[in-house]
Amino acid sequence: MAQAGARPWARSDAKHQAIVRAAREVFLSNGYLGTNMDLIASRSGVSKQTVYTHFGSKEALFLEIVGSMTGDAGDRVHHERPELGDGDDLGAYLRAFAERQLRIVTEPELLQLRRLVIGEVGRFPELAKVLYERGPQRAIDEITAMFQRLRERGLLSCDDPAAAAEWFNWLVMAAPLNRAMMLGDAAVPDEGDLREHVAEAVRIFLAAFGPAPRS
Amino acid sequence: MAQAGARPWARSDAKHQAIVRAAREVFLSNGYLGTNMDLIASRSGVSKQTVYTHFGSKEALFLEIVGSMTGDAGDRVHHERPELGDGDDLGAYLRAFAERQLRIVTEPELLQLRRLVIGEVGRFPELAKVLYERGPQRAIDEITAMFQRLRERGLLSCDDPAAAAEWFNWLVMAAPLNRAMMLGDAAVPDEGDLREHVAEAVRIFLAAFGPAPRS
DNA sequence: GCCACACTAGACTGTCCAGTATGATGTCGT
DNA sequence: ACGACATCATACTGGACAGTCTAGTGTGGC
Repeated sequence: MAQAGARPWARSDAKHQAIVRAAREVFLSNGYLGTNMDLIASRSGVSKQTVYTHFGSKEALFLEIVGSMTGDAGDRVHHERPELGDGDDLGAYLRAFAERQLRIVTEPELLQLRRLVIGEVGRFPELAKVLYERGPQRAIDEITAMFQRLRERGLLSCDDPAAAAEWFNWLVMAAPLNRAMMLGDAAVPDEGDLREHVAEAVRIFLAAFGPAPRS
Repeated sequence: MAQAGARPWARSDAKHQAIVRAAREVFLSNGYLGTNMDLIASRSGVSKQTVYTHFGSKEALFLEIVGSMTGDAGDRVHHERPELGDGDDLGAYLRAFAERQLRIVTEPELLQLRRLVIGEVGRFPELAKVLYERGPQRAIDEITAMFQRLRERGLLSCDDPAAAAEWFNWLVMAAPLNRAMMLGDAAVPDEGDLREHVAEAVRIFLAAFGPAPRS
């Protein structure tokens, strides 16, 4: 988006990062309209003019920040995953996967990003689409690939792995995520609750899609 | 919250309603900070002063609007529900219930209310708590009561009807709701997709909690 | 030594907006 | 007819804030 050709900013990279960090904090806690560029400047220990030299406008800075955060978050979830070994337990494998995803998605910073983007759907619809694609959709795609392999090995009985992946994803995520969206970060389950929740989600999923013939 | 004692506003009730209607529209489409009191005044065909006579401040008006909308929405979902007859099909009964809930929750106005409140969690945390209680929590409580009766009749096998109710609720709601939150109202399933979605949600639920003994 | 450039502090412009003030008009009950 | 009150149009106050401007400082390369 920004003028990518001319950036002989070798020296200024530290300032650039400082602005990004400060903008992240301020936008996340105050929202787009509630954010004040003077505050970002002072929080990053930089003059206001420098902020405007690096990012042309409040809107450009906002888009940059949110865009990069959604990318980073997606990358952190996406990750080398072991294949299910021949003797391994399917339930345990799914639980480990789901616990990892859920732990990342319920990090306070990501929850707040989600709230921010949802609140700005009216003003920045593209942003929310990108967050959906790099968040839930990407997770579902990955689960789909995993389910395809499991199905070939006869460990899952589903006609449509993509649909099964979506059910799995929301079985795991929906309750904690929706509670946290509205009740605040304090409503995020602790490690024990998280494991219980995931275990039950996997049980339900396997009751409907497990290797036994479907009813 | 408002000074409830003195309101000899018989004459002014129409204006009061006009303000409420206009404020609803404007807050829903522009957000709290993006909303301008002059616009509300002109949209309701009322002078700005009158707005301030009826509602003391922007914040008070906002709280009133959002509070009343969450109440109304809850009431519309809560509703006389037939008991399951002795010869009736459990799946069909659950599907009818779920379709009704999902149709209401995915109305554009309610989706937008949800986005608004989520975006303002930082500024108005109480509002979001109230919306959660009168929305998802109230639905879950109702489903819990229903499941208790079903369990007594041997039609459901679950140790904890409240937990089962939460799973049921999110099986039905999660995918459409989360897609709609970020992808916009156009992503809401049409009537055909909605029925398919609900049918599959109920199938999954009954595979895990149906009358057959649990695995 | 000098140019180019990243940066700084702070003043300034223009605009938007919540909330108030003013002074007049209509309408009800008595 | 009169007083109480809801309402009106409009102007105003005070503060916030995006974005620009100015004038100057430090620092690297040549």
